[in-house]
Amino acid sequence: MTDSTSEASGNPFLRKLERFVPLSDEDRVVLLKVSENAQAVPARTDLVQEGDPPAGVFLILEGFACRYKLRANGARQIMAYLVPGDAGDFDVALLDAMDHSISTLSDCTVVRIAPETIRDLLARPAVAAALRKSTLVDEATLREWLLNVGRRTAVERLAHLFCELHLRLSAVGRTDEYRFKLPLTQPDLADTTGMTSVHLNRSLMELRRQGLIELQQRHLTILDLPRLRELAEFKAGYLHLGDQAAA
Amino acid sequence: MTDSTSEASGNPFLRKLERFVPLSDEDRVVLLKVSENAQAVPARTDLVQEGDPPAGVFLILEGFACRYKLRANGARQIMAYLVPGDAGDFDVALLDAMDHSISTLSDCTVVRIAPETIRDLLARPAVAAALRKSTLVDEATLREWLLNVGRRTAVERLAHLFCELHLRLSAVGRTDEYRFKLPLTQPDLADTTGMTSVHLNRSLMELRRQGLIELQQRHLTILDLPRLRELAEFKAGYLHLGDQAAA
DNA sequence: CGCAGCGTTGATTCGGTTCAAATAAAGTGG
DNA sequence: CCACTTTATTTGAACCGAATCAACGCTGCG
Repeated sequence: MTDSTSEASGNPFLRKLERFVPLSDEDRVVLLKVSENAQAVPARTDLVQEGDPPAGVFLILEGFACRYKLRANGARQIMAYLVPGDAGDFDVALLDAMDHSISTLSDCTVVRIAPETIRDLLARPAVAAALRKSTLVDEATLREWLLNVGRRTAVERLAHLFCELHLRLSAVGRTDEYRFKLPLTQPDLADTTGMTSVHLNRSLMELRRQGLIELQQRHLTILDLPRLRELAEFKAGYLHLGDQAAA
Repeated sequence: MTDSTSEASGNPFLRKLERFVPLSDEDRVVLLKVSENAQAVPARTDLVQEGDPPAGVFLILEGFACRYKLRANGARQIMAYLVPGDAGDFDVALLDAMDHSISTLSDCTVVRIAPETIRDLLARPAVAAALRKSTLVDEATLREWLLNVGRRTAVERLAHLFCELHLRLSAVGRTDEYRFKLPLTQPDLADTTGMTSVHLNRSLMELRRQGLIELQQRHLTILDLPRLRELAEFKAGYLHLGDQAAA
């Protein structure tokens, strides 16, 4: 068995929850155990489909997944990213049917958490509190995305999204300073920010032209974080990561 | 004391929660009691401001309130409506600071629910389940709004919003068939749907021209619900009101 | 009464979409 | 491993939905 401390610090789920609420050693053990039955899922695979009855919940350990909806005309709106440490809502069993789909965007490592396991986790007060806080942050993020799409220009939206991802991925140890893996296509980014992929491409070009970012080989490098944040009018409060997040 | 049955059926909070989860008589009594210290609040008054530490939660008994954020340039995005029966999130005390503001849009009757009362309510399993389900529906609604702003045209957005409000207000007995009070200004609607008030006005005109709605004296009448829903591509599932909602 | 905000309309501008095409990259099957 | 197919990236040109700027009447209210 590997050293449990290093195992713990590499586990994005534990890392995320621990940031929200202090956990006991026992809580940690239980949470680590959840990640044991991980499975690989290729990119562009639905984990959950709109209309399905909820059955457990998916936790992402590696890669990017998303919540999305499709219109009859084929238009897609991505409504959330699930990055390592993120999971579906643990109370989802209260509903009769899923109102949206969840799909991988890149190759992913995921765990399906069974309803019994969910009950066990929610029986632990600290874990339950951390999961509820996590739900509140998901909702706050959704609100920020609505502001993004409703009241920011295309370039600002993209800049804001990159600032958010940089922080979220940092929080789970998935960044190398200002650089991180961004395994998304331009159509994916376009469906996230509510534009066409053509216009997304031009907005991306504009950020590059301004010397704010670099994006190649599915890796994003933020070249000037302060200016990128200023452009996006990015305020990190909604992620509720604490003060260290501002840095 | 008035007949408690008629009192109960007129209470939008009880009515909403009861639709989600069956409640015991005792649950009902406790929930009704919450609405006792109602207060009148004039239109355009902040109930909660971004940055505030959370202190209890507001429940709307009458009128329209909203969650919103402002940009530095003054642009406002409304991210949710709170209609009778709606309240802030009951777990909000887990956060250190509010990440958005809540304001009345019309004159309202509201109750501030104190943290102790929240604890009492959450101690009742059925009530707690209903409140959590309500949170899930709020989140689903937010996703639908994001789809609305990201992937629908101006006229479709407006149509969709009206379809949603019609159902939500019906669910708490605030409609008269196809007619209901809509005490919002055009700038309010514009800040909801991510457009300017000028363009909102023209979109409204278009819906009127097509004979789909009538809006005057702060009352909306839906003249042709099937066609309005078709135009908006409205599917009620995300509100999780059950099958009767389709009707 | 006078002012501020709302509702409406017109003219103009602009951000973003659409259509199109060419290249590059990433699967897929033999 | 290559040929084939599909999908992503990039660029150009034309077009359109929505924003902007402006003006005017109206309503509500201090």
